Amino acid sequence: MPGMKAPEAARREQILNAAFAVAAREGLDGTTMLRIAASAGLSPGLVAFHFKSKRLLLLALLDSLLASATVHDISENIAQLMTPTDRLVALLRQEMARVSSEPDRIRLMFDFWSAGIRDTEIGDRLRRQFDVYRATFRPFAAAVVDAETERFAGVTANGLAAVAVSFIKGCAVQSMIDPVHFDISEYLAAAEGLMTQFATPVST
Amino acid sequence: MPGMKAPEAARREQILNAAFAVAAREGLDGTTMLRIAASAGLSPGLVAFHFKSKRLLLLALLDSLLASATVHDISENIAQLMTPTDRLVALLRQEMARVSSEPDRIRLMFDFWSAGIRDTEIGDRLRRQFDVYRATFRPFAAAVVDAETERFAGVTANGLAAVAVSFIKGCAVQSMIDPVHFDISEYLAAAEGLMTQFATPVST
DNA sequence: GCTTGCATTGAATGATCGTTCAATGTTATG
DNA sequence: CATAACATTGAACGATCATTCAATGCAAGC
Repeated sequence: MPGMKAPEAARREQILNAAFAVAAREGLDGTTMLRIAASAGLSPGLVAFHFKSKRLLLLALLDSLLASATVHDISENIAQLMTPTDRLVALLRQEMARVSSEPDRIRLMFDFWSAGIRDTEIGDRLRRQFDVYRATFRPFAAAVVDAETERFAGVTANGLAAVAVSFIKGCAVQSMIDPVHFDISEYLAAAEGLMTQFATPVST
Repeated sequence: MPGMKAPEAARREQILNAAFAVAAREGLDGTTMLRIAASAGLSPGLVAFHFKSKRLLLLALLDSLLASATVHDISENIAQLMTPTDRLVALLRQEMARVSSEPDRIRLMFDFWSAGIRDTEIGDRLRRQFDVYRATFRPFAAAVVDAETERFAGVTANGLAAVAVSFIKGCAVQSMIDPVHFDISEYLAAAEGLMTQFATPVST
């Protein structure tokens, strides 16, 4: 039964939601126009009508994925921590927790990482988001470096931020492929040990 | 012209080489039986004849990829370094250099990581290799932890090894997607700063 | 109520893929 | 040389895909 109109934006969002559902279930290359249409309860032709092509649909899906992934507000309890190192470690903890709490989203992001290697437009978007993500870490890293100039003599804020981001991404890889052996607390304890100066000899 | 026989093993290797070439050029889901056959200069039927199915061919490709990636012998100049920390840092440097010196191989590995999320057999092989890889880091991490028990009070050898591996994998992600912004020396300086106790106050 | 604009449908199209298989040529065995 | 075993070919098949499009129905303007 043709007809049954819906406002443009709502239809697009409905289709994108269906696309995400399919992509989460079947992976990115199992995400076909036919399956998306079936998942949305629409005809294949309509999906192609609202997004001009499959390619544009996937780019829109990536955009919506990145838009909801980049925000990751720094909660105020992090900002209130005392030392710069504590704040950076807390940020690491938050991001690791996020990575393992949204497996569907991260899995899909992973597929896009892989696709971004050969697809220029996907790669461009990912590079932009990588920059933004690292920029979020930068002030935290800078505070750490500034606080302990001796210990981090040859370390730049950019370098430390890059290391932190690489660590998070590595955790994402690990938690996606081998979630069973991915022990957040052990990872964090080791990372914290690397960041923290001398384990408090204050002791009991 | 049918006929023109070749020994079984050589044919399989020839086909696998062609498959790698195609996969490096087109990505994993652009790797089709037809393209592999064309790249090898063989008929499509023959490719299916030697590997029973595309799936088995790709699994064989993954095996050959992992076999040549796991070895990564620890060069003797690493073993001869003085402090445990120096050795671990040197190992990190070697692996980072390897990651960015074999982009084709790493890119393909990346595709398999992505595929391994949904494909059980691929995932199993990757998990096994992850274990092996982390195990290579373990003795180095253990030596570091043992050497400075105070500083790494709450840190286990496993945890430190896992952090090192995650860092490497994160570097792989970064170097694949954004090779331009991937500055090995800056990364390494920051990582070394994290590992090294107190920048030498010996000074000049 | 009629008409115009457009969202929607579902089938058709052409391309590509993995797999199969009868025919064909090669090598080894006797 | 004759024959058996088998590697190899290339075409064919069925499935699936993205895309297109004429037909259809809905809603708004008049």
